[in-house]
This record gives sequence, C-alpha cells and structure tokens, in this order.
Amino acid sequence: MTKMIDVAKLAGVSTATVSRVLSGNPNVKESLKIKVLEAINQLDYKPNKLASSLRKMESRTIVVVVPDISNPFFSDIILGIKKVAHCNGYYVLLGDTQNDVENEIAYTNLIQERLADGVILLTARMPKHKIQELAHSIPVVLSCEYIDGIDISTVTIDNISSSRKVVDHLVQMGHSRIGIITGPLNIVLSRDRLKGYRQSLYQNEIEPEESLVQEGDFSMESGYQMCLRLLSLNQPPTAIFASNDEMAIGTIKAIKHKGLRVPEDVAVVGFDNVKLSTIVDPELSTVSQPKMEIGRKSMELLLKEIRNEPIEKRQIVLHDELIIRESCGSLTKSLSI
Amino acid sequence: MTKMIDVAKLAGVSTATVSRVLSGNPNVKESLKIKVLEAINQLDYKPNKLASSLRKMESRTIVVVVPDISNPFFSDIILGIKKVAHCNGYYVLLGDTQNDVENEIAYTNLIQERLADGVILLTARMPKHKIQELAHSIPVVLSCEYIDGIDISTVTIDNISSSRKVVDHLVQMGHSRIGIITGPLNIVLSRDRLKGYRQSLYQNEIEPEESLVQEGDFSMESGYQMCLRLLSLNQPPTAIFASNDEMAIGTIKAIKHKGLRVPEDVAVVGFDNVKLSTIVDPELSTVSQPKMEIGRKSMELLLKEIRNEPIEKRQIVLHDELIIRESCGSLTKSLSI
DNA sequence: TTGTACGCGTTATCAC
DNA sequence: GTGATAACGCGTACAA
Repeated sequence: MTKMIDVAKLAGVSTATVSRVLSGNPNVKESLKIKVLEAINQLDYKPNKLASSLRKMESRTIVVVVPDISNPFFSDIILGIKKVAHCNGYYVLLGDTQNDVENEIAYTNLIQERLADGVILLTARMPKHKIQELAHSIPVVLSCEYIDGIDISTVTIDNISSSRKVVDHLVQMGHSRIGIITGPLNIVLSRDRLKGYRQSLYQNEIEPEESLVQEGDFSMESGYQMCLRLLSLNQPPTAIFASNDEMAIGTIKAIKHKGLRVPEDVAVVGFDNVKLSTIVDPELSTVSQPKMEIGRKSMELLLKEIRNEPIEKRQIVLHDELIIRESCGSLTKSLSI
Repeated sequence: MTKMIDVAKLAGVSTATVSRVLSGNPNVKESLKIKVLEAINQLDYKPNKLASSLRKMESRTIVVVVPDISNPFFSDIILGIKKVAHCNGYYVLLGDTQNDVENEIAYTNLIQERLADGVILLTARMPKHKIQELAHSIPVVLSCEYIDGIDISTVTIDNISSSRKVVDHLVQMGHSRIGIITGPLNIVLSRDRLKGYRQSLYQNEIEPEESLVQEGDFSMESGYQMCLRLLSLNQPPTAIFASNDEMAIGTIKAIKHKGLRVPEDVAVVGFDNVKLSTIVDPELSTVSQPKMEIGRKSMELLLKEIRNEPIEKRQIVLHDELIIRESCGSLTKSLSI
C-alpha cells in the first residue's frame, strides 16, 4: 500500500507538505502543490483514515443503530439523519440489530472502541447500565424511545397522547370493545402506547379487559396471530388498535381470512404511517410520526454533543398526527389496491 | 479517555501484558491476569479499535453498500451476509446510497481509506474505472450485478434467462401484446431483464414493439406512471412484466385505478419476490431470487479474498424460480388482502 | 514557505 | 512469563 512518505519522496517534498496539500492548507507554494498532486495521482495514493482518525482523534463518521432496516419507518428517519450529517461533512454507517439485543450490544461495543464520533440509537433494548456506559464514553442520541432515569439526549413523539388520540377516536365512532395489539412490552414505547390506550378507556368510562390486550412483536405475523386470538374471544372486539402498521396489516389479513370485513365488522388502526399503509385494502388509518424531522433533529442534537456546544433542550418531543383512512370506518371506501 | 498504559500502571504490569490478557494469550500468569482484569473493570477501560486496527492492519469490519435499505429485497441479502460475517468474527456496517451515484462514490472513497477490510457492493452505478480502482485497493464482491470487462468477484442470478422464463410463461398463457417496465437502463441488471424479454419475443416469433417498452426506476411511483403510459396506447398490452415487485405493485394500482381488473384485463408479473408481493391483491406472480444465499455466498467469497485464499470460481450464478401466484392469471383467485 | 520530529494507542518482536 | 521498544501512517508543533 502506498503511503504518504512515498508520495513525499516522489514529489521531492516532506510528508508535512503532502499532508498540508491534502488538508487544503493554503500555505503551500503552487508549484509544490502541483507536484504533490501529480505524485498522488501517479501512485494512486489513498490516505489511511485509520491513522488519520487516530491522530486527529475524530473519524467524521457516525453510526446509527437500527432495529430493523427493512422497516420503512426507520429508513425515513435515516434519510433525515443523513441529510444533516452530509451537510456537516459526516459519514453515516448503519448497524442493523434485527431486533436482537445481542446484536445491539455488539454494535455498542464496536462503537465504544472509537470507531465513530457519535451514535444515534433507534433502539434501546439493552440494559440501562449498558446505555449509560455507552453515553459515558461517546456522544449518544436516543430517538423514538427514551429511558427513564438516564440523562441522555432524546428525540421522540409523545406516544401516550397519540395512542390516546387513536382510542378516543374509536370511542367516538361508537366502539366500546376495543382490542389492542401491543409491541414487545419490554420496550418503553410499547408500554407508552398501551398506557395511552388505558388512559382513553378510563376517561371514556369503559371497563378495561385484560383479554383485549395482546402482546405482539411488531411483525406482520404477530399481528396476524394476536388478531386471531382477539377474534376468538367470546365477545370479540369491534375495533383493534395495532401498535404499528406491520401488525395492523397482519390484523387486517386475519380479519379477512376469518371471512369478516374491515371496517364494517372490525375497525383497525395502525401506527407509523409507512408507505405500506396506503397499499393495503382498505387503506390503513394510522398515526403519522414526523420521521424525517426526527432524523434531522437527532443528528443536529448529536452534532451539538460532538462539538460540545451548549444544549438548551436535551429532550425533544415532536408532533404526530392521526391520519384517518378507510380501515377505521370513518371514511367511505374509495378505490384502492 | 483511559488507555492501556493506565490499566498497566494500575495493575503494576506493562502494556504488553495488558494486551496479552485482552487478546486471550495463554502465556500470562493467572494472578497477573486477574489484576489486569480488575484494573480494566475499575477504570472502565475500552480498547481503542482505531489504534488496534492501524497496528494490526485489519479492522474486522466489512461494509455493504446498498442502493436502498428500505427495499426488503436487500435486507434479506444483508441477513445472509451477516450470518456468515458474524460466524467469522466480522462486523457488518451498511452504507445506504439511496440510489444516488454520488453517495455510492462517497462510500467507496471512505472504504478505500482502509475503514473496512472488504466491501460487498449491492449496487454498481459508478463509472467502471471507479470500481476497478476500488477493487484494486481492497477486496470487493459485487452482488446482484456485474460489470463487463472487469475481473471482480460476483454473485448473481442469470437475469436474462429468468426474465425470458417470465415472458415465455405469459406467451404460453396466450398473451402476445406484452409490455415491459424496465429498471433504469444504465444498470446492467435492467438491461439483462430487457434482453431476456426480447429474446423470448423473438423465440416466440412475436414482433417487438418499442412503445411496449417503458423505463422505470424501480420505484412504485414509476411503475404506476409507466403502466398508465402503456394502458393509454392505441393497442394496450394484455400483460405487463415489471422488472421488480415495487414497480409491479404500482402497475397493479394503475390498472385498478383505470377501472380494469388484474389479471382478467391485464396480467402482471414482478421480480424479486419480496414480502409485499403476497400482500397485494391479487397476489403477485414474480421471480424469486435466493436472497439469503446470495448474501451468504457473497460474504464467503469476500472472506476468501480477504484471507487471500485461492478462489476457484469468481463468478457465482445462483438459481432463481418463477413463482406463479394470482396476478398473471394462471391460478384461480384465492382469498387475500 | 517548508522540513524535522514527536505522538496518537495499540501490537509484535525481541530480549531477559 | 514478562517488559522494553519499535513499528503502524498520519498530523502538527516547532524550528528553520
């Protein structure tokens, strides 16, 4: 591998001059600059980022830890992150944990070893102390989730209130037997959506019923399975709130396979507003999170941490929106796939 | 940041011993080992991977460059890559180019600077010489695509024959006006699928017609738009072959919006067999690529390159399969979403 | 304006 | 078994 000293020799200068040319330092005579650039070209020289990062103590790279890259919800967030990162000269690399805590910890360790200047976590299922440890050794922003009792920067929506909004709407539509398919309950976000569901029932003076609460894992399959359970109850629900769109689609599939109609027999609402939600038939009512904005704000916050700039607000809460489509029965059905 | 020398001092040993303990070298007295481990714990020491990588001249990290992480087709391939990588002690980081050549080049540059021990390209839209340059400085495997005239390891399916299979099938079903929505034609893979389409028409003695060929960009929207163009022809096609599933879904959507039925009025076939293809109504006939296997084989090949092992076959071609579902009219319709 | 020389934090090679 | 010490390739005071 050709290195800086080779370039220097060929150009008849010192490594310092080569380095200066590379970093755009203006204090280099034009003639030497040209010689150096020619040598670089001739030798096909590529600087060693490892050495450079080690020396400068920064890598200009950040890592985003994602629970599931194939979930379009996250890709939109990542888009927002990359926009801001790119504008500020940072590379973005992704670590996909596939919803596995072990993978999450593995990436965390990798990052702690100074591979990146900062991390954005889109998942935080590992033990609290691990996260604390990570945040202690490198700038961290936690997005979409939060952890009680840790002073760490977060960017989220208010899952409790948005889920309350969903259930309130279903109640207004005349439903009183409302089922919920939650995400994994070891995740705060899932618990919050369940909490909002319960708050709404309480405020609307509807007796909660444990059998109407089923725990899924955010996958379409789990939505399908949990919906079947709900439908097999003695008194099945007339509306089901799935804690994300994938599960909502599984729910719709199950209802149809049972020979029932959506929304006439069972109304369905999802969460996240992914592209898929307008492709299913009927189109899915859902909660829209400002995905791009979550990404943007997260990266902006991370940059401040990296640069040690003062941070006014470490906990950013963004606005969401309930999107009414066909699956909850509030609209007349229009033509769709 | 605490470093190895700090640990060494606290444990009363040299950095060499600390390093030995960390790397699991057995030639360390048990008592010292314990002291070192205690010191590590006490100081919360994390080794600096940058320094380690620089010294060892390897990072045990590979990067996968992906054109679009939200496309589930790629996530399955990545799964296969990670399985093999993980078993061999390699981390996998992802670079998402969002179908942008500039991003592709940016990641390529980053990687050339020794950030990773190897790269798997799931996209190769940059100029040929760029790829050659990359392959010259680091082990590279190109998957799903290939480049003529470059001696680089590749893992693909035979897109020409599989696309011929699709069109042959449509002809057998009695279609003679068959439209195709291609991917971007600056990609070999897209051209190959078009080539297969043309070969089939030729072999079946069907006169090709340029207006039946429309170029999309693999997005659902482009499938929708190109389908509308096809349908507005004086003699619209009775069957449409979309070069990937996303475009096929856009195609179905367009056909429905025109008040026509799939497959009765227009048959549709896609490509890739992503999860979505069983969710649309009607379920999509498509070509299934062995995604996981593509990932596995790619990583295995890359490992051989990294380890400088002899490689028998640099060009691996895997088998694909035409999956007949409802959208091409060969099956009776069953209940689905 | 340019070059020398040291340090970034590890690991490998020697001696002992 | 263990400890000095020299690399790995680059950036930057500092001197010239």
